[in-house]
Amino acid sequence: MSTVLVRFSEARTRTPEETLRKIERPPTITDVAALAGVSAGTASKALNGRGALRPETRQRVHQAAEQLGFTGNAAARALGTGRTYTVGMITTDSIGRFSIPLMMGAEDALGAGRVSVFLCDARDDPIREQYYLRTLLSRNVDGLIVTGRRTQARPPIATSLPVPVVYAFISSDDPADCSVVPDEADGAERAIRHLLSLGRRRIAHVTGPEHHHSARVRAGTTEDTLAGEGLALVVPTMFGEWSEAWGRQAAGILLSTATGFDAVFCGSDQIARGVAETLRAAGRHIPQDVALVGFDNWDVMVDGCQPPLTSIDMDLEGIGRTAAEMLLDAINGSPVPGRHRRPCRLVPRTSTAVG
Amino acid sequence: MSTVLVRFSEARTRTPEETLRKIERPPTITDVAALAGVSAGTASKALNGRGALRPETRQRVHQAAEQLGFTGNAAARALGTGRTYTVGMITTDSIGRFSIPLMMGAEDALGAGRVSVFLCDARDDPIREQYYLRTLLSRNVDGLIVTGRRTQARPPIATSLPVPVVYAFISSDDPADCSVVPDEADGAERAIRHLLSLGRRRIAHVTGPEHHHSARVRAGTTEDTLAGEGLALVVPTMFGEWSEAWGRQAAGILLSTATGFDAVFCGSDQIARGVAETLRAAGRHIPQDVALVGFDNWDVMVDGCQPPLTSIDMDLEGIGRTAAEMLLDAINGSPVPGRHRRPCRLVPRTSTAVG
DNA sequence: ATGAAAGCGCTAACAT
DNA sequence: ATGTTAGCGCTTTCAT
Repeated sequence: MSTVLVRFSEARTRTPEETLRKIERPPTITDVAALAGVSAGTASKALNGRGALRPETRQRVHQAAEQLGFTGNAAARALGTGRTYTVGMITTDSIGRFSIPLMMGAEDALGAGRVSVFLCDARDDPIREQYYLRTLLSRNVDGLIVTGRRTQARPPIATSLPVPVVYAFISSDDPADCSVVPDEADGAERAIRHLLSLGRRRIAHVTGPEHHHSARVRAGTTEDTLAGEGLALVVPTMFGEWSEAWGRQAAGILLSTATGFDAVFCGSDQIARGVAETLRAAGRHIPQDVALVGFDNWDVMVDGCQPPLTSIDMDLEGIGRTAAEMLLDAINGSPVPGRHRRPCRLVPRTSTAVG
Repeated sequence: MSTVLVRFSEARTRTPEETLRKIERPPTITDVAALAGVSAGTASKALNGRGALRPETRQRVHQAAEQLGFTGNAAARALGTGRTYTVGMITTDSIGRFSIPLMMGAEDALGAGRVSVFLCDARDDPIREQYYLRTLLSRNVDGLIVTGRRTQARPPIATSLPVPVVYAFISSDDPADCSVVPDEADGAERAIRHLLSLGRRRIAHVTGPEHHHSARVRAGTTEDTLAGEGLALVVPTMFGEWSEAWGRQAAGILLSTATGFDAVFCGSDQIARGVAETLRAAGRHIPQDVALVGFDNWDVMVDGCQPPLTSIDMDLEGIGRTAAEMLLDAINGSPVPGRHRRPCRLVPRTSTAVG
């Protein structure tokens, strides 16, 4: 009889020796309850601030938990409540320059909400994407953030998911989905208005491939904004690639063209840097002869450029943070569907400094 | 009576209508078992390839699982088995250029092992680090990967953890801990031997801050390797910062020094790029007059550089992958303690092209 | 070869 | 105000 009792007790709590070797078995709420001299249910209430407990009891339980270094078993909690305090973040493209600040922003907002993030890199592979999606769902994530490199709308990652999804930077082509994207048109407009405010009127635009959504949007707005002032680009938008090499090449073309120009707005900082290099080599002074504005505000590029480059910042970290906050809202029952455009910011540097 | 029976059945399986709305409740193993006409225990064995089952039964269960899109509840599995098939990845510094390939490599190896990754960015803040550590432990991760930007050894993230830890890129200063690090000395030696093989004998070395571990290691090996050939740097190692600006400045100093030089080994690609720019502006031809080698093999820098830059690649992705594999080994009971140095690779480009 | 039952740690109804 | 109990979904003995 007494043997049976001892056995039972061992199964519910643990001996002091066992408690010391907490490496072997982390403390459970039953251990905490035993130490505080209450039941497991009461301990749970105390720890979660629920139920009606004597303050003194609550205190005692917290103390016991502290003493034991109790953190709770997430799996057990999840199993009971159905909530895991976990979200999945899928980068459809590889983790890269754009994904990082997005992820950092999201991770920041989620971490503050005591939510952990599963990281998945789908490498632009639909198979991997679906694999990760299933994995995340079987892990009962409370929600999903989908990010990627291209701003172009993409098909939804799935239809009728059991959890909310927010797209960050990229957007779903279903307008009912929640997407947080940079307002690239706003960015382009800011760049042009900035150049106009400096008195520049003979502006060129060098950007990425015409088939690229961002390049088209930025170019379109550039032309429209100028047209709104009764102006036009000195030469039609120069589409090419997102590289310094193209920037150099484009600047060469501009220089050899008879048309004069006093400013270049570039679709990326890399392009701008290439342009700067070639212009300087040709003896043009920046910003005196030619003012230069880039896009992305990528630190190594804007700082490495000579002179330091004025650029458009899409606030990727803010987009990631906003997306995460919207996801938390959706998880808590207040979804904010639709595509949310966030304004850009112009960061002035020497390449457009007056004088 | 019959009512009671129906209720019971509803609680265990579900009606066809419910099964269709799998958005509301994902299929459980009980559903699968019911559909296959077996018990939950049998279904579990079939799905996990355990126990002694008739092949036909196994087949039937798998089919049912397939049909229902059964993925299993990770929390429930974890609660029972104690294994979560998750690991935590903590970047001690912010997620940045170095962390990305490390994380990608690790994520790649872990994903292949059906293990999911919790991402944590501790932002160089010990408080955050400990917070994340506790969070991860309460989530019962099976192991931890600790990464960071600096290669210098750091104190262990904790003593006597209940799960294995592998340090990637950074290393623990406890030699018993498992760390996977780049062999920076190897990298520096490769750079110097490459320059020597081109017949260069008047070599300069421009690098980052002297207090920085990587800068010191690379400089030390540079000098030792030359000394081994009876040579010395044309001027003492030039310590500065990890920036293009310092590269430009250092090149200026080199040019104004009476001493001639026919090669520069730089501690980073950014520095090398700055050096290249100033040398070219001064009319020195690369590689004819001066051969140039960088460090990091950072795509945007080596490609943007004129001419394209020969560089040392630390294979960060490989380090991340190796670290993850070692962690999986440790989780499976075969730890490989100690600091593991991985060789670097020289990637030749135009900046050291012969002729 | 298969089923029944216990239990992982926690929370939430329900008792007291 | 606190204790008791019943599950959450799965795995794993132990019966049969």
